[in-house]
Amino acid sequence: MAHDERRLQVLRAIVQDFVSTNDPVGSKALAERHDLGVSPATIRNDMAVLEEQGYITQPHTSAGRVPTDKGYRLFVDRLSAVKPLSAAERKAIERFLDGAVDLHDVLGRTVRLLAQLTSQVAVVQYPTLSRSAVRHLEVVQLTGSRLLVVLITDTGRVEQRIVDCPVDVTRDDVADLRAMLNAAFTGAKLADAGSKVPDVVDTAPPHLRALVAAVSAALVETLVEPGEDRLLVGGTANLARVAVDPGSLRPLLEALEEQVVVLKLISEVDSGGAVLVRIGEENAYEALAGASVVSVGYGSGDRALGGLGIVGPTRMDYPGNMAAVRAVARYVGQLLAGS
Amino acid sequence: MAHDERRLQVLRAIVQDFVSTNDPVGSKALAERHDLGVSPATIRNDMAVLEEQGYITQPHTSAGRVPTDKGYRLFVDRLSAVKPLSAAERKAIERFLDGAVDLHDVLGRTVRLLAQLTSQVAVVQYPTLSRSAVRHLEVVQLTGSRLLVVLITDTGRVEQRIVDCPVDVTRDDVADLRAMLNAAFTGAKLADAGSKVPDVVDTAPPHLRALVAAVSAALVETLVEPGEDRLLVGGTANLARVAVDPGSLRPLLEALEEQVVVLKLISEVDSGGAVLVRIGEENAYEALAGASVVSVGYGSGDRALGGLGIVGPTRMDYPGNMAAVRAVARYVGQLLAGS
DNA sequence: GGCTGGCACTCGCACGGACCGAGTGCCAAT
DNA sequence: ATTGGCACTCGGTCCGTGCGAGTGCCAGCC
Repeated sequence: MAHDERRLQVLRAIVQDFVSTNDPVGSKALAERHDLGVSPATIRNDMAVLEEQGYITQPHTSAGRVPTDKGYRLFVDRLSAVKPLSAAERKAIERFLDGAVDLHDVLGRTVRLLAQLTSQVAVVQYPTLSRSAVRHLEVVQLTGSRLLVVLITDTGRVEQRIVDCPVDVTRDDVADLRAMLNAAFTGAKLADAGSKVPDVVDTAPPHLRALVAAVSAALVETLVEPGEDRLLVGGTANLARVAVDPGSLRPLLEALEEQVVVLKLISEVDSGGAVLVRIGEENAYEALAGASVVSVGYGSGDRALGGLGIVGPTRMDYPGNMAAVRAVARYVGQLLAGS
Repeated sequence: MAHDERRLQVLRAIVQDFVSTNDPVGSKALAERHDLGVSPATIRNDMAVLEEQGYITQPHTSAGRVPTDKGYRLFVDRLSAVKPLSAAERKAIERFLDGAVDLHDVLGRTVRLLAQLTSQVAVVQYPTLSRSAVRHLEVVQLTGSRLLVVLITDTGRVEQRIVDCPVDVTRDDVADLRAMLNAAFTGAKLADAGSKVPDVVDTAPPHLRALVAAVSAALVETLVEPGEDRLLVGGTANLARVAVDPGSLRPLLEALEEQVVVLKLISEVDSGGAVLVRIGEENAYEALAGASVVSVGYGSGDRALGGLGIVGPTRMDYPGNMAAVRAVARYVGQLLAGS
């Protein structure tokens, strides 16, 4: 029916207007600003249906309509076209990200860039260790029995871990240890590192066995766990721009500091490289009930390294933000592939 | 005169009451809550004098008095006793910081701890590189002409830097380079590293000279600059707790993300180890006009490594926060000395 | 049957006046 | 110098009112 089609146009118009003005939008304003070819009265009928179906709602009786989470969902899924970035924006991304000197710098720039492009809070996950491979291991003796183990991955990430050994070790022991570890682990995917530990310990000369076991264990522990817990957040000042009530941003700020919660959201990315949008209640976290998360995985080639995205109010420019997130992720993926 | 003495008592009482209630404090309430031994009328006279001297002010005619920056300053300098931490708090600090596995972890815990103890925004500067010494240098080849240089300091900090070489290098070259760099720089204070570069380049075999020069230059650059620009921030959610107007926290959040500004404040610490308090306008940064910064240097022994502190509204519990900042700094100093 | 113009109705909100009470400054008394 | 008394100021709150945006419904029209 032609009616359904027009109702969707009405919904799209409501979302667009509400996003840009932040005012509940009424039938008259809609008829004026969009040429839907029908009168306000007709639009009212459509709106009544849309409301009954749960796509829009009115904050109070004598106000206009506001999209619900469900309404935004339909908009994102079926009503919005990908908004390509302008040439200037592409240029800005390139200019901004080139010239980074190391991984930390790349990600730092990424998060600032994303925050600026979208005017939202930006979040970038450090490349997940378990999907990278070992480039090099370094062992440094701090004191007699304390060793610092440094792991360098092929994504340019550097992890460190202090290991307390049961006994004092000599300088030669350290050199041996370094050689053995590198022989065993270099080139291995971190995810497989755990399974190699028994081998390494077995082939070690007896007097080093305890040492190798301790260090390997610490290494595996480092790889598996904190690899997940590093997150860069930027643009929190953008939160203060939209909110009227400071109490409402507190839970959000807390969630962002908590990291765990956000990390879960960001790291659950689609393997196909599609941009994922979670709207309001879909997040299933109390603190994020009024917020939407737009995220995507980044990586080089077919290897996913991590996720990045933005967090903002459900009332956001989805097409624009999705485009920005996707573009930045692509560029970061290329950049990391090149290093 | 006895008057002066009592007037100071009145000021102290005003600060204390205002900090705990957030309401402008009037003469009657003051007389009730503190036994100053005089009547409200007398207190009013004292308040009039204090106001004339610029220590307090009234937001509007029929309201109580509020301390000015100058009033807080006097309070901090002359009217407040250091408030020792409770045994439980000391215990909590210990429990919280022990068990950290690396530098990043130590500082991460520190910032969370400080934010929790003070209910303010906490800030911790990474140990300044130039005051540390080189423990070890590692060179890893990423591609034919790209090298990753990793620097490990005796404070447990790990710095990395990617260097693009003018020409391809061989595996042997990398090994030579590593040996030479370590021979030259290990044990050197980073601040002195720059002056050693010419020596190193001179003693290098001719075919490696360009390479050594490039890497050394990158190294020195890494040491001098980004050593200053790393900052950990935590507890921003505490900001939302106090503010009524979200517009007022925006500049603060921006300043915190900017890092540079806050870093300046935090790193300008007293060499004697005293806690530094900057109140409101004393900060000389627009965004921090309504905020106070409590900071102190931390370090092991006589070596200052960096600064840490808190940022909060001028209306804060100075004695408590100063005590917390000092205690945490001491403990972190000890912890880093031990590693 | 669907669209449209008209119309009565509902509310949220902004505005303005009245009231209240906390707090002050001054003054005369001690 | 301190104190009790007192008139005064003024911000905050509480209502009552009017306004306007927006709606739902209905009868008429294409």
